[in-house]
Amino acid sequence: MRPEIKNFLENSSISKVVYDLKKTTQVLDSMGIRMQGILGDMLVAAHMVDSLSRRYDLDYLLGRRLNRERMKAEKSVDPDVLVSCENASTILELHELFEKQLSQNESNEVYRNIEIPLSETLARLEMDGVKIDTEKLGSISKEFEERLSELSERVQNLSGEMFNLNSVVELQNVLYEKLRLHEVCKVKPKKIKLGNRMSTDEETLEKLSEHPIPRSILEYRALNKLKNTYLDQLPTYVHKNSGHIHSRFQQTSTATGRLSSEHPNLQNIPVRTAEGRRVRAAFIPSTPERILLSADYSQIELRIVAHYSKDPTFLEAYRKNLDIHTLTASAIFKIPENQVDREMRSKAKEVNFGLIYRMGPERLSIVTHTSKAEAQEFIARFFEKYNTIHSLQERFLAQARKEGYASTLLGRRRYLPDIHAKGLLKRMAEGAAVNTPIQGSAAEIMKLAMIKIDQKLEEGKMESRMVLTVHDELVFDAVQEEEKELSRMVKEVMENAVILEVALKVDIGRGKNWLEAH
DNA sequence: TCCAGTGGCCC
DNA sequence: GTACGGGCCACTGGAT
Repeated sequence: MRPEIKNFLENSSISKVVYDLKKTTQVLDSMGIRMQGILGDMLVAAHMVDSLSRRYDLDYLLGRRLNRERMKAEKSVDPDVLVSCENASTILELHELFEKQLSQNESNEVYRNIEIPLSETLARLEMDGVKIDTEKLGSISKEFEERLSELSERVQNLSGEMFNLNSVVELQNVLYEKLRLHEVCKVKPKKIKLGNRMSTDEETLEKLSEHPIPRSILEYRALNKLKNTYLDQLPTYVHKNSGHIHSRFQQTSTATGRLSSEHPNLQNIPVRTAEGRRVRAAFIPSTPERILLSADYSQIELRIVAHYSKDPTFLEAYRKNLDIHTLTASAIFKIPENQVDREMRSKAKEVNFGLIYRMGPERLSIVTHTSKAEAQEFIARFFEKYNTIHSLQERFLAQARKEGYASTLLGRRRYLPDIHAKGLLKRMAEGAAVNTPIQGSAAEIMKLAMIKIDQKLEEGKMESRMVLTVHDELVFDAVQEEEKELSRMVKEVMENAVILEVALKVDIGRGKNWLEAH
């Protein structure tokens, strides 16, 4: 790289507009260049203007936003040069257009103060990556392989049929046609779309599990999932130079403004079951001297609901640090708080989360293992106790109907054209209208925290790295000498990323692997 | 090689 | 007269 070009990129005050700032940052970083004064990223801007689109490539934007086609190269022109020139021009024209649209939408703040700086933070996070214990994963995989073939053999023996356990169709034939298990166990499995056939999903097999075959299938599926998706896949993503996994954290793939993770997805690493947790335990610090530190927001979405609704019961609960699930349990079961048992609390927890997603009685009855009528009762009593939350939902719906979009705390918009549709489409748009301000605001708060933490890590010349972001949790690969200062700084920044009606609370954990830290 | 359908992991 | 918001991915089985 010629020094004058490096100097230009780093110090020139000429406005810099790019397409895909995250990638640009990574490419320049590999050449030792840190660009200053970025004004726009057309990839991110295109997504902010329309989060429903699935395409943001330049060719598409040229036609969709600037209404024209690519120029055709004449014989005398090098086609590559033409494309480069046209791209540069397209990017500048898009910049002008998107600047106008984003300021009209009042989304300019989020764009400039969150999304653009975040691209550079994510660039670094991706480059650092995270280390896994491939040998441990390998040995668990071997163990599972044996158990899987045992299970497979067992099912074949019990059913007297050689078939592919991974095939839904073959399984349906064995369970429902050959063995007629739905009649034996007297349950009515739900139907699936194709050919009026009966489902073999977990929920259905659970109901049939007094019979050994469905029970073994469930066990087989659980192990097979872990083996195929995690144990065998994760090691293939380890980069040969760094020895780390470098997942892509995407800024332009969700409708609410959350981040997503792909190649591989590191935001769905198992945690629920004991077997699954063994996968999580294989995420380790980059060197044996380091530790992993996890920082997660406690109930951030419910706190955002409290903030928006200003519900007195909710606000008081958080101010006094009461247990919100117990409080809800006392409301829906109509008993004093000190008589709430674990079971009741866990059902109340489902109700609390159900409200965020506009869950209906049908679904609620399934997750709480109660009757539909009782689930209906829970919902009624919930809104009786927290009546401002009902009006909050109405407020979100009214805004969506009137303005045609849902918006977040800091001004990101999600357009909801289906809000005026009928039936299922409308129901889904309404769900999004209620959920987006909550989920999207939580995402924004986390993004603000990440940017600031990245900045502080750099200012403090700290060696610890931020390596994962999982919606309400951040994971750090930390040197032990910095652990105390890092915990303090991360907690401080996350809890004060924005000031709401209720305080935000962050729990910190540490350990030799992600499972221990979480 | 691609796609829809089914199923399943996470917050 | 049914439905929980947001993601990514493995596998089957059929079409290309």
